[in-house]
Amino acid sequence: MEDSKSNFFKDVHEVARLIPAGRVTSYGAIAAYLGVKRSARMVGWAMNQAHGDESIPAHRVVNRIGVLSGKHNFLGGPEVMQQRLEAEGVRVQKDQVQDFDQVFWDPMVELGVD
DNA sequence: GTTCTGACTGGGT
DNA sequence: AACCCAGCCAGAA
Repeated sequence: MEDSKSNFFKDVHEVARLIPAGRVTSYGAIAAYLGVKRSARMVGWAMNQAHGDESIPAHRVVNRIGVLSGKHNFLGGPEVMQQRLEAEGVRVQKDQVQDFDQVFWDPMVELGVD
């Protein structure tokens, strides 16, 4: 009755932290897991609020085609996102995650759809 | 207060 | 295959 909205952002941050190193997920996947599949944009906005919080691996969140859509939003520069991904073993080329299907981490599956 | 944009996505043209 | 449009919601001008 009060923080139903803030709860959404909090859930996004929580799921983001659950992303294992060397894996990536999409905004839509997180949104769908939270039951707000249409609000994928809000997931991105939630990450924007997460700026400065190193507990939230925002660099592991990309769009549905594996493109580092939010790299420009990172502190320090857009290359930081790719650098971090490569440091975890994720191959990135031209702002796109290589073998996206392999490194894709779906909360619906990994955490359980139930 | 209205309008536009945006770290998205799916569907239509 | 490329481009356009509608839906979602929050913040900035």
